[in-house]
Amino acid sequence: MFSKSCEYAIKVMAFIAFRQAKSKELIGLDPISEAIDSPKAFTAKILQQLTKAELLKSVRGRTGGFYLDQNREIVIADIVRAIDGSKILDGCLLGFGECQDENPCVLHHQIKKERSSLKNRLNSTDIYTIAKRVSRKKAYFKE
Amino acid sequence: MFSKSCEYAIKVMAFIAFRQAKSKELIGLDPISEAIDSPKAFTAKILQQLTKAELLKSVRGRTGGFYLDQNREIVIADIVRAIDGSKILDGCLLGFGECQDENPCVLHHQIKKERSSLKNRLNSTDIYTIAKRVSRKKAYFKE
DNA sequence: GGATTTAAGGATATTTATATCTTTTATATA
DNA sequence: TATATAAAAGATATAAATATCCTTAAATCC
Repeated sequence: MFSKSCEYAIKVMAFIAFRQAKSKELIGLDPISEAIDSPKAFTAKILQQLTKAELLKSVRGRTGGFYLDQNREIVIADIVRAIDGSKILDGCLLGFGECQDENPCVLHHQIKKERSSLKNRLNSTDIYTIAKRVSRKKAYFKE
Repeated sequence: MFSKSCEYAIKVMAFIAFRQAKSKELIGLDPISEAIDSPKAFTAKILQQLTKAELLKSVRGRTGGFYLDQNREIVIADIVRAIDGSKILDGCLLGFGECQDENPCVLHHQIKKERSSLKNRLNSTDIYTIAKRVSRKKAYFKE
């Protein structure tokens, strides 16, 4: 459903939120990719994308690393949109450019409700909530 | 969400169901790819996959073509499983091999209900129902 | 200022998905 | 039986996603 990049991105963001709840120190690439079990160089690229999309802040140089602007609420849908684009949430399942209630593809009406619930859920699930669940050992970043 | 192959496959199956409701004649590759607006050679490969998966029957040679065994109910989920595999419906969103209620990924519980509704819907939407909607001009194969 | 560390940026490699083309096999009909 | 037609099968081409590597820029510490 999501691209591999997007999977990593969600884990990255949730992990930084989790770590930041415990300590205000910046977090570097190494501990991040170790924690979420992702290839380091590739994860670096994803961190770059997230930073460009302003979902994440970064500081270069010694003692540098990544952190979240705590004032901003970030939901899973924000991350998905930044990495995979908005088509994955809003686009037609069968590839129509304009799949509306009039002129719909053969799945449009069948699956409308379910897609909308999914999208709403991703729009309402924020990374701090997830981070708390990890603290309580109710969810994990890797197997 | 679905691969391009799977998008075409869903349209192929729905179109054959639609055509077959009007006439019992076999349907060839050309009218199929024309009707669903898909690349011909690529569509041929997908027809092959669907035939191997026994979702579709084929006859070679002059007057050959494709048809559906009307006795069998086929749902969208069958097509998705045949083309994209079962991971897309049952696998972990974040790539865990075993993402269960215990040891869940950070999205597992958050999105469990919505994924399950989506899956149920795909499991209960059959291609003949879709074909009827097309007949009534309530859905289309191409834009 | 020089050495070290860390993210950013650019180039390249690998794999998978998408797509096309050619040859082979099966069937019908003249 | 020869010819035409249509799907199956195999080979190849192209594009996109995934992944790695190397160099550059920014910040800290000595």
